Amino acid sequence: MDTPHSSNQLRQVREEKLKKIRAIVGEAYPRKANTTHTLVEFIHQFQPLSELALQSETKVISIMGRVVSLRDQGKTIFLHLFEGGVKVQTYLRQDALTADQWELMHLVDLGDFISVEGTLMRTKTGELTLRASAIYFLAKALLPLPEKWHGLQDVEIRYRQRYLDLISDDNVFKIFEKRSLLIASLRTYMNQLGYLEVETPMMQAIPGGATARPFTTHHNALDIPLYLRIAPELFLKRLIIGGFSKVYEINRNFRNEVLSTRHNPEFTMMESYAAGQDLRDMMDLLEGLICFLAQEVMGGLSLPWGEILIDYGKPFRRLTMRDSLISIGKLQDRDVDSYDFMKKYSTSIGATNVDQKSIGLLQFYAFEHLVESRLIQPTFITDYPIEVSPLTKLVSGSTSIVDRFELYIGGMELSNAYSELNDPVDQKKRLEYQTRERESGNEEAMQLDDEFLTAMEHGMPPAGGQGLGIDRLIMLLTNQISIRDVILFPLMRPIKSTNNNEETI
RNA sequence: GGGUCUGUAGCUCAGCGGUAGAGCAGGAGCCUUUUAAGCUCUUGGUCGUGGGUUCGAUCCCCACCGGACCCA
Repeated sequence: MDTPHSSNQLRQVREEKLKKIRAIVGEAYPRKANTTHTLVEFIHQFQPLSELALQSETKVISIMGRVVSLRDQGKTIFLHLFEGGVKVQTYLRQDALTADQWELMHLVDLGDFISVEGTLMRTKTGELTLRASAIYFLAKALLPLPEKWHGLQDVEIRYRQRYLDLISDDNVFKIFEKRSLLIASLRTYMNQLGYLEVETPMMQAIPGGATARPFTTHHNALDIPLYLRIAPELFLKRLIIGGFSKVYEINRNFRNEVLSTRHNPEFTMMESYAAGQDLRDMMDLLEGLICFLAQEVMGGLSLPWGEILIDYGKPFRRLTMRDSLISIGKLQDRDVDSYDFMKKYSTSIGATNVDQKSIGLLQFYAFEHLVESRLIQPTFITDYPIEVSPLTKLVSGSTSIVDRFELYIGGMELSNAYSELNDPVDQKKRLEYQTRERESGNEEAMQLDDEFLTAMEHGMPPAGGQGLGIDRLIMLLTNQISIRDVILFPLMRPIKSTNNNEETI
């Protein structure tokens, strides 16, 4: 990156100060800060205390943090330390510090780390404050912080240099704290239901379990191509075959598709399988889980999503895909079942090769076009066409509709669940159909995985399975419209190096 | 891939045919309860990149490179 001249000037000033700091204290980047409290602990412990109680606290308190504001009044200085998403004010008086410490203090810039030792007080305005009896220098920042009042507005820098975003925006900090709490609570919930957390391969020789384009990589010693997984499904099922009754995995999946406010190429999914269960049990699981997270972590079942409120109370609405075309898509009852009408309609919304597609597939296209974005309140959509569901049991009595649901909230697909197909002969047929699809140019169709089929042939119990998009769930619960605001480091195009000509050759 | 918007000081933003301005940050001072502290003075810019139009371009036109949002 270019370093403009004036930026260099700012840096040079700080480097000069660094030299002077070294002259006073020797080590400008000491090994350790001796603190008695983190800032969060400090606030938690002392904020509730009265002025009198604060004054009678005789122990010396020591805290550290990044200096994020500094008000120099001559013989006194007020500054705020930042750490853990909170700020604590400290009050420094020349007459309470050594001459060296006072001089040191004047070499401190916004962004530097210091620790402050002292006693407790409240200011005239009542703010809990540490009155310094000593200060220690911990680390110099050579680059300045973003502007203190408007904060960091450049979205690109917010994502590329998230640390600056976290320093300058309390809300951003809180969202990522919530994300962590939500995931911890999710684990608690699943564990209490008797699910075991497992880890299955992220690098797979045949990427299966979903319809999506994979990322490719290469293993040098084996000299084979490997793919970053698009789903853990086929491995989790092997564990059900191996005798685990309930398993879940929460980790990243990778799909080589476009970036948008709802898509990041690597995203976190919680996928779970339970032996002996079916689709209805998966509905119960998700309703219970999402309801629990909303209530326990976010503090209520009715949470804002933009201008509206989403009600996470049980039960969620349930609709077949066909019925949703009528009640939400506003198609006529008789048209939905008319092959001719659906062919015409699908063509009008951009579908191709409609003559080769079943009415179920055409309904699926219409659903994606007409209904998906309008499913704002939590809704289970059921009854999907077999062609797009190669791993799902048929609805009993049907030859074309499978026992699958997708959960929609806020117009986004949150989860996908099946009564898992466990008939190995049927499974083989379905994957062979996918192979033909693939050969005719559908890059997203699934590949045949013989080792998975062999596992199925050893016998798999009936099972319910589901995958829940964690990033999107966090978006909804924390009311963030862009997935990039709930992923700490969303994928960004790399910055082109200015002195590297290789890319242009 | 298409559309709309956007790129000016370290940060946040004005300016929009006559070679650049504010606030914050930075620098030099004053100030012993401030909190966007205050007051005085002050440094800082190849106005994303490359072409074109023009006597003259940060401004108009074109292309390219980033970024945001919407649509597919």
